[in-house]
Amino acid sequence: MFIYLPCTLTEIHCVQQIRQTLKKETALKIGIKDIAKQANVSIGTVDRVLHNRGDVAKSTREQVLSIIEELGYTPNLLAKSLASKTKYTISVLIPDPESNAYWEKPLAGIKAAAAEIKKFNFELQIATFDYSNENSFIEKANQILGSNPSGFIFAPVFYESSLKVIEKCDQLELSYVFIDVFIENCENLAYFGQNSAQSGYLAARLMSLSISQVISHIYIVKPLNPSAPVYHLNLREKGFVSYFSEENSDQAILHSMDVDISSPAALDESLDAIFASSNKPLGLFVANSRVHLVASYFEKNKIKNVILIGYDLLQENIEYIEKGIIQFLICQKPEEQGYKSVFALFNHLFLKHTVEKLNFSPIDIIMKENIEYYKNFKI
Amino acid sequence: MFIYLPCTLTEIHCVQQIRQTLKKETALKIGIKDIAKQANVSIGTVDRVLHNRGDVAKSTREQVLSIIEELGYTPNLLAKSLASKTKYTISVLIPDPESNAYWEKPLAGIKAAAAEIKKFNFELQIATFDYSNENSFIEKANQILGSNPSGFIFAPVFYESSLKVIEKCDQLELSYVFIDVFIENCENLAYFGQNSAQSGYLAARLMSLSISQVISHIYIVKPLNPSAPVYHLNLREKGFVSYFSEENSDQAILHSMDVDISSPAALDESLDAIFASSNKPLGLFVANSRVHLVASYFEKNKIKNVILIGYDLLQENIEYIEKGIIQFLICQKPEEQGYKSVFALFNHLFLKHTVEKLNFSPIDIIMKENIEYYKNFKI
DNA sequence: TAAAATACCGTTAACGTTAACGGAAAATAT
DNA sequence: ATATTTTCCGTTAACGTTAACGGTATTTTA
Repeated sequence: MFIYLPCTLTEIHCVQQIRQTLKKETALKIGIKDIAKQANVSIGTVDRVLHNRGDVAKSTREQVLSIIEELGYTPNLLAKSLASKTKYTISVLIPDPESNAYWEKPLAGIKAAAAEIKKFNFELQIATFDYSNENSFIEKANQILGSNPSGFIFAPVFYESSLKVIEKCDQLELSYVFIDVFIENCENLAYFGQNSAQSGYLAARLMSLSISQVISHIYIVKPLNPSAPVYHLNLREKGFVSYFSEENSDQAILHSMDVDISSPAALDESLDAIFASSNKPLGLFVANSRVHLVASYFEKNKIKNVILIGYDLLQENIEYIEKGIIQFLICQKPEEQGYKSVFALFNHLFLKHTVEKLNFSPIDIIMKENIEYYKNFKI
Repeated sequence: MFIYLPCTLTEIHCVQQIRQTLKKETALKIGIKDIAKQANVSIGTVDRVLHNRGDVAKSTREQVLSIIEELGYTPNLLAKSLASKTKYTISVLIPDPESNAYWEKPLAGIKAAAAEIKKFNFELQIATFDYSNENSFIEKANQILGSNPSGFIFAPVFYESSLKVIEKCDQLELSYVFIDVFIENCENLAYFGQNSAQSGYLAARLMSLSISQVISHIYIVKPLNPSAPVYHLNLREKGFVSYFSEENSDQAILHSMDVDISSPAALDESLDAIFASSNKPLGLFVANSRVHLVASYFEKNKIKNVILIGYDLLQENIEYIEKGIIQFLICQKPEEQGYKSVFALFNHLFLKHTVEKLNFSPIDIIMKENIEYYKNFKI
């Protein structure tokens, strides 16, 4: 997907030149042999200057370099991988999908990317940690750092521990990519994730569109596990709130509500309280993928005509969208985030391309009418 | 993107077996040599059975085949492409992007895919035709069919002519892929495009959400070039209409309107007529990418509070979304359609994988709040 | 000034596959 | 019986690159 072998105009022109000068009909693509011949050296020397392996006189080095430039040489990656003995290992450290279903998606993307670059001598090493256990993160990270990988993809959900990991990476000159969570002022190769505040803002816009009454009570629900880190939740809430303070401030009265989902009954109680109050909600914004828990409550209690907006294409959420209980899901291509994280390292380590540092996923709006085409992950 | 080289458990197991039996430490991956050794034949024979090149006794053939099966041999695609002398040519025939800006997008995807598979000896041959000139389509198609390509991607926008092209393809046993437009009951390898009716249905849902008054006049605008084929337009209209007949039939009064955009003044006149009438519109659904023409009218005439929904991420449309004049754009990943069309042929011709025949793109909903992340095409 | 070290460069065997070439054995024809 | 096919298979030179190995000159050291 990201492997470009551009054939520039210059290149084409030079191929034609070479064809004429060398009088060889087979010289369709410039190879290491062509530049060796042109420079009056052997392919060994060319390879030495290409890889800075030393043992070549400054003058010949420059000569070869200029011919490489002139002919617009690009290496044949197939031959390169075939002949090369260097192996690349990409280590991955993300929350365990068993305990947090969301992470199945980035993982799927990571694996898909890995399958593609396997033929270029790239190998994956996947480790997971417990989302509600900072020590497991530290432990696994240390294991990985000790194994001397070529590149490292991780979700820096624990701030302090992550800083230490980052410091170690910098020391080891190990390229690392942040996924999902972003930490500022780092030497990370890239970040792939979402713009949480903006997605909250968008959710608010959709909410605003969907509620018709002039003044409505809208609840922001934040389902969380007390021992797990909160990162996107607050940003999403912030974005949601900022919409209504900027755009339609007289339309909505906002209420924010934390719900501990480690105990099953807690959610029910909280929601009971809301629906029993005099401030009856016309809209609920659930700031993460646990929106299906709220939807389940809606179904059980036959609540209708309340707009429900949440996050992510989990199987449970898909079902509630199709039933019409959830109106909108915001989804930010988690598979793609994983996929692209791997390719960022591939581009950097193998192709020596520069990679974009900050990469936000599109904010997909999913509703009953278009969910069909988002259900199945296909890169 | 679609190149999978799965390493099954069986495969891993067998590698370990081979390691033990052959006592070779280097036997990490089963190659043609390994199966030659195991079958007591030469690599030439193995290659002959692998490619059905004949000249091999039935008994040895079966022997080799069973060992291939047993060891779970998968060819090394890099070495294959390096050594192979067979070149693949994929011909493409689509409307000229110069006359129809939409087609820049599929073309971009096609080129991106081509760049990726260039290293596997795949070459692209791109031809375009005039959207309002059926003969140009026929002419170019015949040229392509005469050039004996390995695969053919085209937009069958002219029905009758396309049928003839398809017949010719079937005769030549040439694999062909439909892009954008679908013709039923064909032997096409695949189709990549959009579900037009569903996108219209979705647009109607968005319209319904956005208009607040109980009874509203809504206009369906179909900007078209009289000499050019109409395909998606009517389906989108159909979907749009069907929503309001199914879901909120008492909310909207629908009006349909064809506009000839070959003369610049025609649109103005038609819109003037609408806005001067007693049935003032509260929503306009423009069924193709020319929605920017309507938006321009809105801007010029300072029309506010009328919901405008259209199609596709053309630069002009992007600007009107950002200005808040267009509320929604429906977009169906045209780049991806082009990209995937090429890869369908790659999968079929090179990898010998089976490919899905019917492929609809997701229906992306784009509004001011999320357009930022859809602007730039990145596969 | 001879010996040792260094700087520089060419040669070559891989990597896994393709496909042309040729040759031995078996089958058929004369 | 020999001559001629036919069947079947092994050998080998590519494909473009990597990287180890070894070999000249040239410079440095003793």
